[in-house]
Amino acid sequence: MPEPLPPQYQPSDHEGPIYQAWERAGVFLPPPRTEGEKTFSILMPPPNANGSLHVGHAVFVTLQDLMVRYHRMKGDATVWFPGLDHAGFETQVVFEKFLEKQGKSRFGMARDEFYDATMAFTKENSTTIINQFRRLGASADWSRLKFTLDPDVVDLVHQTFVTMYEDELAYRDVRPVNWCTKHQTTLSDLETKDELRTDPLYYLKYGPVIVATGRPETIFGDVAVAVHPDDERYSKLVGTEIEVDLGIEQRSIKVVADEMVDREFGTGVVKITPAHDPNDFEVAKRHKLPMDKVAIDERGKLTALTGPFEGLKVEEARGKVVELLQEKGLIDHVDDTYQHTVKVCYKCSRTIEPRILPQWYIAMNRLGTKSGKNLTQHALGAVNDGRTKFVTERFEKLYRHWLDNIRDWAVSRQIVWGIRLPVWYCRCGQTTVRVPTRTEIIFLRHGEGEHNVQGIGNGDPSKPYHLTDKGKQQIAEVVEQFKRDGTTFDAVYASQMPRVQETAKLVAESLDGTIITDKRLNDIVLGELEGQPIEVLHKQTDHHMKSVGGSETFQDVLARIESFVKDRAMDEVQPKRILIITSEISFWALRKVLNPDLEPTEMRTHVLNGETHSFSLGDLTPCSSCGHLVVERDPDVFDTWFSSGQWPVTVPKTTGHADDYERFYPTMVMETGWDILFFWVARMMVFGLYLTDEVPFKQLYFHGMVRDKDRQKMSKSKGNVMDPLAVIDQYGTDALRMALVFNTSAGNDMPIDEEKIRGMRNFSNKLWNISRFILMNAGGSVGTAIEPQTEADTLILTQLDQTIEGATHDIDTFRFHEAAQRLYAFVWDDLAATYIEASKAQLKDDGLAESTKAILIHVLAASLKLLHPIMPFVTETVWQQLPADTKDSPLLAQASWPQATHD
RNA sequence: GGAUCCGUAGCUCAGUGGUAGAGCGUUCGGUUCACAUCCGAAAGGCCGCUGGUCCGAUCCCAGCCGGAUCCACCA
Repeated sequence: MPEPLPPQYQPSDHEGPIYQAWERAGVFLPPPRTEGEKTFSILMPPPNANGSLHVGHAVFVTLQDLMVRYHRMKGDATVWFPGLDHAGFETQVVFEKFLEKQGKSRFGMARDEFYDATMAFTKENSTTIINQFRRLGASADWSRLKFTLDPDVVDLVHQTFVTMYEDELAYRDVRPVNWCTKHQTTLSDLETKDELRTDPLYYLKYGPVIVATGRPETIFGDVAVAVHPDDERYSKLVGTEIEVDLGIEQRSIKVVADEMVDREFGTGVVKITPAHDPNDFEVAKRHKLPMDKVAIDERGKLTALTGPFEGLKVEEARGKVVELLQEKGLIDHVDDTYQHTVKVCYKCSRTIEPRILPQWYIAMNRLGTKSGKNLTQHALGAVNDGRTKFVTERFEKLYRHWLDNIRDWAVSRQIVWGIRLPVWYCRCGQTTVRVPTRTEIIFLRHGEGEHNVQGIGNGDPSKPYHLTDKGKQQIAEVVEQFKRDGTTFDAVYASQMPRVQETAKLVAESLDGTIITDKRLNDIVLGELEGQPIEVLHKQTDHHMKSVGGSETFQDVLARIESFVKDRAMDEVQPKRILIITSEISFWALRKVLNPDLEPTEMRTHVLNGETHSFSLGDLTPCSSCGHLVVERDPDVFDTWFSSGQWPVTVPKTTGHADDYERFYPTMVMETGWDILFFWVARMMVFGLYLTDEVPFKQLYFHGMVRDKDRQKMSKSKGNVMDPLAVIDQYGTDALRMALVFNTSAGNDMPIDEEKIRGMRNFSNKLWNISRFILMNAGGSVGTAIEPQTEADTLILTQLDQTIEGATHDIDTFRFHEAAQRLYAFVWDDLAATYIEASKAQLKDDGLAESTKAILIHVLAASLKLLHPIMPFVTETVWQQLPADTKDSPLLAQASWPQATHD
């Protein structure tokens, strides 16, 4: 007889060990591939790697885990791909706040320094959040975890952009963009929100007319006024130039006629400020007006164009400008009741300043010149013909409506944290878009040579200056260091110089590499100066800046090195790390190639024999037109959704399992919140279809947002957030999961409060005590067949069958809350309240006891199975207590989904 | 200006073309050998309003009222 269970279920005693048991048994890994297998794959919406667990994560983990566990039990080849998102702008905003608290700013940091700091911050958060997901019971295959900044993922993202560029779907254009003056970056249309405001509308005396404006401080950027073509009031002015008083200057500006003007608004005259208003920009474009009058800079401060107002922030300037205009009698009157919406940054709520800037865009509504694909039409088509289905259908309408009205997507961001654009601008005017090489060069200066000891120059490879003993020793030490660090090389390049060849041989012997001799790495040719003391050489040639007696100049060496580097940057098969062994002057040239702005004096840093340095070639590329190496790489990074939008394609291609893509793409279900329908879901459809001609997922399921009990959105500032970990500590993961499933129907927001979770904790305990009763009364090994003998027996078995069928159907049709409610009712009402009560008498009846025991165990086992996808921990814990011969698998997580019997 | 959703028990929400459901709350009663994180019982609803389709509408349709949300370049 097993020990009776304690009278109360203590989740914290069991959850950790149970989860470990699953991981140890490899429960979460998909089975080996078999012929004709039925697969089930889900991609986890990658959580931002910048924060900790919130209840929204708990919702999606619960629902996805439910599906995954269900399909695993049904015997499908199941995999749940987990991931983490670098969440570019979001993370940078979080991290900048963190820096601010330490009195730092990203604008005072070098790009690399800031990037590395953010990476460290992100990595730290990543491990935390993954472990928190484990506590939620997530049965994801963690061995397949991917991060959006993994190099192989980045390669694919770059490749997509290159493909789109060649297809003329990615293009650069100069046009007004949404600019946040705090974060100093462009934002997409989705990253701004509207604020309703009441602001004064100023009616300005403007030469012969009166114009209405809400932004008098932009007056210095005015280049014209516009009226409606049919407006007779102003028809005689159209085409003329008028003299206007701007307070600080007189300006002569054009009067143009344009349909954009609303005759009813204000006076029917609009002043045109192309640099600071998208509409005005369009007008200026149509009428070929100048666009270069910029009154506000990237920090939201007025420029020199505004004379005395230079340096003032927009808000301050507005009042001061109004004062000036007032003094000069230029304000006709002011309307204080003017209501309008203002675009603000969705993160910091500062007013968006439109600016005219070059940015990269994705053309949403154009035919690719190579692919012949139209991004929007494909994304709509796949939904129209049912290749992807929506649960619930209402989101399909929103999806359509959004795509029907979409504009081109600005994808470049002026931030650091993210995937940098693979774009270079050559001085010849050419733009090169190419997947950057990941080749890394390790430079090694040869060991001490005999000429070094003598202090003379040697540039002729036929002269026999060999490595000294000390030189050999230096190289031996370098090799040791490589070995200690586990550094290996895909190729070793060496110049022809004997000391270099000897060095290379020593390295290659120990590291098992092939030496490729390349004379472009040779020392500088000295001509008549061969063998002269170093000081003499430098003096006569002015540090190799001029040629003396047939000697090479530094420029000659530079050209050789540049040519060598260009080949490496173009390598078809891209080695990850190559070693080049050469001499000091090549090192200088290498630095200059990678950083052309270096002055000769900065460039000529001394390098010791046997010293190493590493260089990354990723930031340069050969120009696709003139062939020169280009280092002017676009500093911008991609909108984070540009990479996450490709997630369903990139993940299965980069897990390290060659057939994952073939087996598991398209994924079966995408489960996510409706709040990212446009940001993410629509873009995954766009990219999936563009890249693979297949939909990225066959089913879309949207869950609602979790609200507090007063239907308020949870937010830190309101202080009404629920910490899932605190809930788990107190009530157990299963209670949280059951409460979340129980209270959600697709697409609808769900209010959750502690009462509901407590109720489900009670349910876990109920299940526990049902098990306790059954194990105490029927816990021994039971071999009896299921033979209903009483009405109660028949009833419970019928109810069980109905529950199995119902729950299976509910889950298959994404009605998870109905499954939960059905199971809750079955376990509590049918099993506990009715059958167990009836069984108490039956167990005392010798004629009925054995069959009753068998039925109790049978119903319990089936109930555990049915509840396992929702409440994995308590069910598995009890399962471990069941007699072995009642189980089809030692772990419930690997047991089979029950089938209705139908006698 | 366009679009979408919601209105069902005191609260929060499910649900269905045929006699209305759950959780929590409320009231009353229970120290029985699985569980007081429990057990038993009860009260509580013109399913927003008005029309239409139908043998029949809480459900389908139209309009209205009330609430929420999303999208959109009005100086």
